[in-house]
Amino acid sequence: MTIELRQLRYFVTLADTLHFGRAAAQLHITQPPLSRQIAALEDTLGVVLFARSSRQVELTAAGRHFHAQAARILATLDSAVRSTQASARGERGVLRVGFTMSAAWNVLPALIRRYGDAYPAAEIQLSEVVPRALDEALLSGRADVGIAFPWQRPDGLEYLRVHAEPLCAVLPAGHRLVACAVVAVGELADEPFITFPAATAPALHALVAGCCREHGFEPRIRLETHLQQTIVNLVAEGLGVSLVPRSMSRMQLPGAVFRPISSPRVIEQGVIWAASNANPCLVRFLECARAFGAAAAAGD
Amino acid sequence: MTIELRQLRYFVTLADTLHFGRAAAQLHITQPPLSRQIAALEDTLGVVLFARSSRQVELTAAGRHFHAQAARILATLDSAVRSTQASARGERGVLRVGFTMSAAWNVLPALIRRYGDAYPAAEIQLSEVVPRALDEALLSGRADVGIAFPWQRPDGLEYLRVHAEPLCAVLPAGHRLVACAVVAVGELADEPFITFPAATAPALHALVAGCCREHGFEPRIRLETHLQQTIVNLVAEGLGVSLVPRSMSRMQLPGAVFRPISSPRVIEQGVIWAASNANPCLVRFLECARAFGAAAAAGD
DNA sequence: CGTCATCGATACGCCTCAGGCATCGTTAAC
DNA sequence: GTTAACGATGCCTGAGGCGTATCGATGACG
Repeated sequence: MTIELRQLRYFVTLADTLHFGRAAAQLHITQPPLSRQIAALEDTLGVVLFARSSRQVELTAAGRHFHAQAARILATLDSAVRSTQASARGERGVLRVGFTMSAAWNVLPALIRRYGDAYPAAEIQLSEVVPRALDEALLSGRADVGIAFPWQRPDGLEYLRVHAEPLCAVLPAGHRLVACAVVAVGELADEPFITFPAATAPALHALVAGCCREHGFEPRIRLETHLQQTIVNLVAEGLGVSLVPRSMSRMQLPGAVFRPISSPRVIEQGVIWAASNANPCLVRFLECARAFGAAAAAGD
Repeated sequence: MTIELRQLRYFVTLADTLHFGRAAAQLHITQPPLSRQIAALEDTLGVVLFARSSRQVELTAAGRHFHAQAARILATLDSAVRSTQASARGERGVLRVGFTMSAAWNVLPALIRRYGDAYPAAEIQLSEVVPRALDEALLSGRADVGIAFPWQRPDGLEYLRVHAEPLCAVLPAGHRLVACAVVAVGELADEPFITFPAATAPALHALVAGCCREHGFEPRIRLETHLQQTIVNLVAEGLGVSLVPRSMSRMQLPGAVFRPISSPRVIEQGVIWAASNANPCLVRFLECARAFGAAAAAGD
């Protein structure tokens, strides 16, 4: 004979009321099956849990001990059910977010904060990945969602635009073009460029290069670095010029001046995920991302 | 529909093997009922726990969460069963021991240590009581067992002798009777006595008085104190003489000399308990007490 | 002191449901 | 294209849980 939860539920109710009739009523059964189930439980345990007379029912010492344990087990099961349901709704669990360093500057902190506030029981695991590793991490299930620039997406990955902003020029403080309120990109043809490496940030690299080509020149690349902040630092040191997302202008760095450019290209960032990913947290996160993208578009 | 332990057991086994056929074999059932029980569990929870294809079974995120909880619940139940059985055997639980100060000098520490070593999972609650309160505490169930001198026992209390020892005389160092190897009790007729108060230690008081009367005199009581150690202290100060249990001579107090007495009365101590007491720890304790008494008698 | 009411245990019949057998549908391997 | 593996489903049987009726013991009350 094995113990069943029914017996624990009956036992706890009886231990609480110490009256077979009332306990049975509380359990919405009649008294005889309660008597039998309690007897069966005692038989299985090999322990007398209640001292019964025809006038009074009380717990034995072992019964008191088992009562505490059984009540705890039932409470644990109840909370397990609730938390499992929450887990299935994606309100609890683990969401592994892969982000590329170049894409993390704007979107990541705000989006993660929004999601974390909405689902405090969800655990967020952030890890930096290089862009070309992101696809593989998502498809293999090592990450649930990525934050990146749009790129040649392999089959099975979905993309949702979350943020967009124009490129702008960043110049050393003493540069001749600082005088212009709007910089014509063609004016930068002979300037040494500081850009993102094509290997680790292909989208951004291609965007900058494409912007230059559109204006009739191939950018002369002097330095490459994959950290956007470093690009601005190097420009401030007078080592060259660059085209960077406008939000970088929030860096108030003496020696670096930001200027809008003529016919600016727009750089876009979004979240990317595997269509086959069944992590329920992902659904909730994408809801956040959608709302975040809508709010950002409205605020633009 | 309510969750049953069978479903948890099946679920955990399946989550461990991730194979319906093998899990069913491990559970000594066939595969169809396992499929149905798992489906019923998922239905009750409203949560898909396994991602099944016809080639592969794996846990969902919610399933992993529930697996940890369910395994913990089953383990908790298992340990609850074991500890409840131990509790019923009296190997675990609470034993409330009431002792009288005058009786505690010899028997209590050794007996408690023996019991505590034998049943380390049992909790021992010691409390001092005055002798006349002991009976009531035992009968009302506020204490499980007492250690005391035998006395007029009311109905419903049982007694088991555990220890016995003769009275001996304790004298101030300079006393004329110190020269005698054995003191004749009659010689103490004119000495001032230091005794136990009749109110709190009636048995001991009566024994000493009876011993004196047997030798033809009523003891002249100068001081009363309920602590045996204090009696010896006062004797050492030269305030009088006394008759005390022989084991008190282990007190090596300068100024107090112990001497055997002629035709000594034996003072007896034992354990006392309510026959109606169903605390299983009591049974184990009484076994210890019986063995302790036998060992003491053999060592005598 | 006899009667009655209360309360848990027991007897018996019904019916639900868990388990076994047979089979289906899908998928991957060869 | 065939086959084998595997989980799902349909159907049947039997164990067992529940309800009704009743018993036996024990206080309460007149």
